[in-house]
Amino acid sequence: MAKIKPGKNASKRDVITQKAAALFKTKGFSSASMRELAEAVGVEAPSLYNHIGSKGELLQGICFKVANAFISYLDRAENTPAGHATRLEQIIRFHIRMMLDHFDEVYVANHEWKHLKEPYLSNFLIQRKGYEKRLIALLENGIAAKEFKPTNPYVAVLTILSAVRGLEFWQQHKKNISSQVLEDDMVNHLLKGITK
Amino acid sequence: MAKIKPGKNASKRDVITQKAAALFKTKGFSSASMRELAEAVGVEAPSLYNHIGSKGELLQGICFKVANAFISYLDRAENTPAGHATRLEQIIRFHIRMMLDHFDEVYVANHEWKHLKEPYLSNFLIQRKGYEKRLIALLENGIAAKEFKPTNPYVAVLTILSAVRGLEFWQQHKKNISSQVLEDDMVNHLLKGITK
DNA sequence: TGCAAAAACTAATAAGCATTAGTTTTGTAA
DNA sequence: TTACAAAACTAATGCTTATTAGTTTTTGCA
Repeated sequence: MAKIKPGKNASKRDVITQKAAALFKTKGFSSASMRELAEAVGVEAPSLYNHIGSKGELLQGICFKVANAFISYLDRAENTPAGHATRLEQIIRFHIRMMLDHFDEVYVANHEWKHLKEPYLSNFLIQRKGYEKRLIALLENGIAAKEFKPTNPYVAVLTILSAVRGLEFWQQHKKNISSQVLEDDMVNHLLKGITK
Repeated sequence: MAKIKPGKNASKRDVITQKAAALFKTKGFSSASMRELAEAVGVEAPSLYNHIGSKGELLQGICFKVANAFISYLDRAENTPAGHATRLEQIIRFHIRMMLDHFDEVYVANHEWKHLKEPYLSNFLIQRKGYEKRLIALLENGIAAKEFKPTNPYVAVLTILSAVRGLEFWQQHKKNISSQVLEDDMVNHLLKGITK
């Protein structure tokens, strides 16, 4: 008589979640099957249900863990005594490091959130929107303080977030360039441009 | 006795492809069913096969049409007499307009290519890689000509392509900002930065 | 008006999917 | 060693999928 799920063995559940992130990343949530996930974990598919509730629950766990990480950092950054430009730079650097250090999960949160079921889908989008708005406010304040050029803050935030997100294509070149050069060059590009 | 597929009625086939692009964009290739596509077209699912070969063929059509558009423009841009900075600016503007004017198809090509079947998958990736390499060469030449700062060309190309790609999130704000402001501000940001 | 082809339809096939039920094995603590 | 629970297993359920076969309707031209 199994089928009780204690809070004890967070370990195995975490292994499954990590493997799920890798699988969802390479095959996409819908194309990834529980059979494949089970094989990656080294178990038969039904055995997974001794540790998790459902396939969708795995996606929820991944998406909201990532969302919380970004929001938490922004909370801290907003209460830091620093100029707007400095704060923006710190945030950009955090995004870059998240992309490099937690690639699978961030990728899945960025790409597969649309397969979240309600009410998680709405919740996720609200959180995203809120995050975006706070960044736009930072840009607006920076423009008002004449630390940034008088550009459209929506466009600037979009440009920055998108550029950083694009690090998902970085995998291949990891060998050739150190992540420090990458981080510094991208920050400089986004803040100061590339033309002389 | 139907089931012959002439080259005549390109029209209906194109309608199906366009609806498929919209559907693949919102639901993802794997989650989008032929039943749903048929409903969008106003027909029963099996009837689609009088006009197309398979679901995968639709994806191929979309992905390679987009790839060809970008490659064709780059061919032309490379043979234009202009400085490297000017050429880069033109290319960025073309990317932005493609995102805005052919949103569904570009989105699908950007997100769902991984569901292409071999040999199309390899082919697509080779084309992408080749395109990227030519852009990197443009950056390298611009840096050598001292038109660009001495930055890592890989990082610069990644930043630019990713930023432009991020216009997929633009849909919502379309009303508030003209696409001309968007295009100009983003080009300025990517070329000259935002800090004063 | 009549004929042939194009394109729609219904019905069926075969495969894959997430998940549940019920049973057996494994690991641990008394 | 015994007992109990955690976690594995096999088998089965019910649903959805893309696609094919075979048939009927629609369309356009002579």
